[in-house]
Amino acid sequence: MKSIKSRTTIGDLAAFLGVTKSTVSRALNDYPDISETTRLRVRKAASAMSYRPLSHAQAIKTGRVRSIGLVLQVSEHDGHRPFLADFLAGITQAASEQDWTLTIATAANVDDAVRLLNKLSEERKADGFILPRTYVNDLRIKALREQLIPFVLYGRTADIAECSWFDIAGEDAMVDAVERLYNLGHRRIAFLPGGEGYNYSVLRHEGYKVGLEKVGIEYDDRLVGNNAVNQEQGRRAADLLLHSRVPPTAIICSVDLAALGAYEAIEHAGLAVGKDISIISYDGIPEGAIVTPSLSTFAVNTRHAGERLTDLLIRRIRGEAAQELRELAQADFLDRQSHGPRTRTSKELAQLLETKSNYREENDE
Amino acid sequence: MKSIKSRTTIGDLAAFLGVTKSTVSRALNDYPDISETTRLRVRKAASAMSYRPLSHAQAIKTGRVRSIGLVLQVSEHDGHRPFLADFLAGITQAASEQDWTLTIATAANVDDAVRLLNKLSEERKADGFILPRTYVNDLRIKALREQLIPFVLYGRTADIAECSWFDIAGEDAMVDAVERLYNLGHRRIAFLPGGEGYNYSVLRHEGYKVGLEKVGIEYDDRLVGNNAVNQEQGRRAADLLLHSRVPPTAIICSVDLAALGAYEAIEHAGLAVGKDISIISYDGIPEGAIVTPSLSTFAVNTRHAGERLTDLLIRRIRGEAAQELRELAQADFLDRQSHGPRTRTSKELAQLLETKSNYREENDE
DNA sequence: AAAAATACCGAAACCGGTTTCGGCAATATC
DNA sequence: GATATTGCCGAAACCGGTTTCGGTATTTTT
Repeated sequence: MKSIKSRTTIGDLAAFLGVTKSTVSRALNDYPDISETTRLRVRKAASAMSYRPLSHAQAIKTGRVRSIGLVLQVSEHDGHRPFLADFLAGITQAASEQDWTLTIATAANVDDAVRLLNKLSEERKADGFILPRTYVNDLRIKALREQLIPFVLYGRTADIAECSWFDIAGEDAMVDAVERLYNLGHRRIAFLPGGEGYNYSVLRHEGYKVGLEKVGIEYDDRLVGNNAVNQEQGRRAADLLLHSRVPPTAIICSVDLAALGAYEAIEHAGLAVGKDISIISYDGIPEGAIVTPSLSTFAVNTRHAGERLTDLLIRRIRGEAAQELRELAQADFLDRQSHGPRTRTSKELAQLLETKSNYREENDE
Repeated sequence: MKSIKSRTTIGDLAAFLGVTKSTVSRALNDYPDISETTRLRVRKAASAMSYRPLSHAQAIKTGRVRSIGLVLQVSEHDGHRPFLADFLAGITQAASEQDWTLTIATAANVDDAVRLLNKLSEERKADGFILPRTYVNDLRIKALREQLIPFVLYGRTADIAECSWFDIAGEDAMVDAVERLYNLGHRRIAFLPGGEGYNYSVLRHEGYKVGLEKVGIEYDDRLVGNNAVNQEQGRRAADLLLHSRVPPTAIICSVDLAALGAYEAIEHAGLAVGKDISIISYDGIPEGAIVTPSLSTFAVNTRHAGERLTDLLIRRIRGEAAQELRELAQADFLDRQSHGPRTRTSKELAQLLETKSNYREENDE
């Protein structure tokens, strides 16, 4: 497999045209000191001989490989997995428009991610990185900042100084969710936070609080469930809320998968999602469309996120100031069947649950 | 962003050690003509000064960038999307074990894919490619073969000469499915083919035929539905089968998403999946676990596929013969709730459907 | 018409590695 | 003891581009 076909080099092209390599290079790179006629002549010959410069040969002098890096953490909870294809499509499309490519690696955890980021940038497999799923306190950011490696965050973080980022305003979505439920008559609205340590989780929790304040409901710790990022955790967290003294008539979930878990808890309690208890969630995973009732949720346009992140990163690498490269977008509410008017008060729910629970204790295992 | 921190070059290292660059290079690359003592001395100094060679600087002489390429087609049907994360994890893990990376791009269609494959290999962004989702007649293969670019197929193809590949034996799964259904009493077993033009589709269809032959059922065109690769197509194809003169008591689907569509058709006809009509499918998408009844299907270990493909490709690039680099694995049957003993004959089903259909015509829209 | 500026391109250095070639010293062979 | 071999490493070429520097011919300025 050694003779991958002898490619035409810049030397071949120069020899054919009777000029020097430097002329060819400058002609192809639009240097101002090349006449229009020779520029065209070179261009034509280049495409005729199907010449294309080796990216790594260019990189050795320019220092740029024209590749953006992405390190995915696969072991963590999988809420965003369904979006991966869209995310990659967004990134690669935006990248290829500027003739860049995407280099990806997968890590098992944060330390591994930091290690890979360092390695990839030291070997110069990428000129900069997109950091998905930011933490409140993000070691990856620290590492890249120290090494002066360009990066852009998908999400925000506690210490945002000198960072460029793109994010969806999950906090606004949560405010909206509270208001919608309030307008449907709900007064006891619970909240299931997302993954601990993640910045989005803090923001959505904040949004929940702001929403309550806006509609004039006092924040109540007992209505905030445990962190839940997958179905099992969602089920357990919702179960606890349901069997508290004053159960909620609506639950806002930070993550769709947790909402699907809440479905289980509610159904297992003999109640109906969307009738007895309303649910509004966030993410927009495809499963939300096929479950019954379909899940009311705030959907994220992940492909668009990928596109914007890529554009921001390339501009960052080209030297624009990090402070100028920040964008915030909104999630789209999918108005489906898992939420509706309040049908019962919290007290009625509690009694109903008591009855059903006793019934179950007699007949269950 | 220009001063990405002045890295230590091989020259720095050589100067520090009082040897030449060539000695350093050979020491780090385990050349036999370097004494053990200097090899260790160089190694130690290298890690002390945290020296890491620039991959593109190496590439210029070696001709290898140590990167494998993957061009994804995102516009096509999404059956394999959920697996993408696993697939990438498998590839990148196997790649990083050998100190390689993954470069990916996304294409809108086959022609675009061919264009990207050519471009990526001409710019030498990748040393070889993994081609996912092979077609019976695959233009990508043709192009890469002509250019003598190393590649490995995920799947097989009509003209398999000089190709190395990894695949799951979907045909064996289909044989197994037929036998399982036959043993449960089913005699009219329908089949929904997958995407037209894809090689897996032909193989699974072939397997269906072989299965029928094994249990002694004659192949019947009328039991083969239209190609279906998503929910909507699955619904329509199943609907047609159900309302034929002699409806099947079981349906084998080439693709899970089509099976979910068949669920809709069956339920809409007033029948119960797993009781009135059995379904066995193929893929193992996560939705299959949450639908009711849960989907009996043959699951593919996509992560493992990624690992194997990567290993094969790297060996191919290093010069091993394509014929030696071929592997076939088996899918795992997930024995769930969507199939069971035959409860009705085809005739009974037909009558039942007739009744319900009349009833619906009166009450529906 | 002489001087200065401009347009254009060649020569050569350079980027950071790898690899070939050759030389010297130490060891092995006869 | 002379020669051949081996072990080890330096010198320099090389990979395929980019970029700096400088020079010539032409045009503009005075």
